[in-house]
Amino acid sequence: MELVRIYQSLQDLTRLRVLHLLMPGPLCVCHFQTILGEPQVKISKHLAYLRARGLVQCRRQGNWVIYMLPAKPSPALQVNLACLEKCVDDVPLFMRDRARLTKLAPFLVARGLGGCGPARLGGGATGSFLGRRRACG
Amino acid sequence: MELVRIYQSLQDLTRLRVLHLLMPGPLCVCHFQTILGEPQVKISKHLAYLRARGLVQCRRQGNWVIYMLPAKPSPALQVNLACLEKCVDDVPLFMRDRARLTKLAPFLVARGLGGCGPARLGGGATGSFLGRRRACG
DNA sequence: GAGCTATATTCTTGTATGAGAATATAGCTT
DNA sequence: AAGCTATATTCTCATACAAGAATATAGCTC
Repeated sequence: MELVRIYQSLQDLTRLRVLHLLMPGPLCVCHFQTILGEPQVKISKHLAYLRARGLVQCRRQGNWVIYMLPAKPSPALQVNLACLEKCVDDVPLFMRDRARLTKLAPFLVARGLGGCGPARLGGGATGSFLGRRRACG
Repeated sequence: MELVRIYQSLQDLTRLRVLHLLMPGPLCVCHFQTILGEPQVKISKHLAYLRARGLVQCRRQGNWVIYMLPAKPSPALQVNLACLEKCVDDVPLFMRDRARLTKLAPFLVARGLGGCGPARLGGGATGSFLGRRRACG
């Protein structure tokens, strides 16, 4: 049952944050680490979990791996992602994640991740907090 | 985080079926057993799980225990239940559950569970398959 | 209160998963 | 090829469940 697989994938906070960050567009692993502030293993394993269940896809780009939502999400997934976004709309933690995503805008563009709509808009900070922990390119 | 609790509750097929059956109105434990065709322990434990997490409430009525969705579900729960109903709308198993629920109509009315809208409508069978396994009153 | 019905809880076992440490791998750079 | 960066996998430990058997409890009926 696909629905069960979806709900299983949504039952972990880190994975919810990951999916939420993917809604505006693709993102590479190092960005997740930076934005979520979680250790590499944790991020990587949750991404693997989501990938194994078809909630995300990924492509390699040089040294980085870019994760994204499926090109054609199933109806159930689509509905549930929309639902997630609605539910999370006013939750501080998720808002903060998105804010941090926005700050990454310049970096995303520089890396050919222009697909990140919102990220491209946030003209603000020059990614000051990025690169503190990881070079990522 | 409430959302995580909700998704945890939704990650099991039996619980999904239970919640789906509760959408039209309250239902007592023996009805779940009849409709889902699952053993008593299993039903009881999943109901307890849902109750512990606030997804359902219950009230005792004589020998029976009636379960229902919360009177005032949180926004997140409301949205997710709506989402569940939408996702499940064309899944055979869930349709069958609802069909069986409809067949229970006469019994539900007889037990003061008139709150079950759809159940009251299904003027069809006289609950023939009910009572085969359990008297329930 | 004895017996019955409906439901809940306890106990046990097996499996999934989450986290972190350590290690492996892929692909770049020189 | 050597070294580096980014990411993935493996190993280990602890916890959360899921399921079923057995047992307990609540409330009815007589």
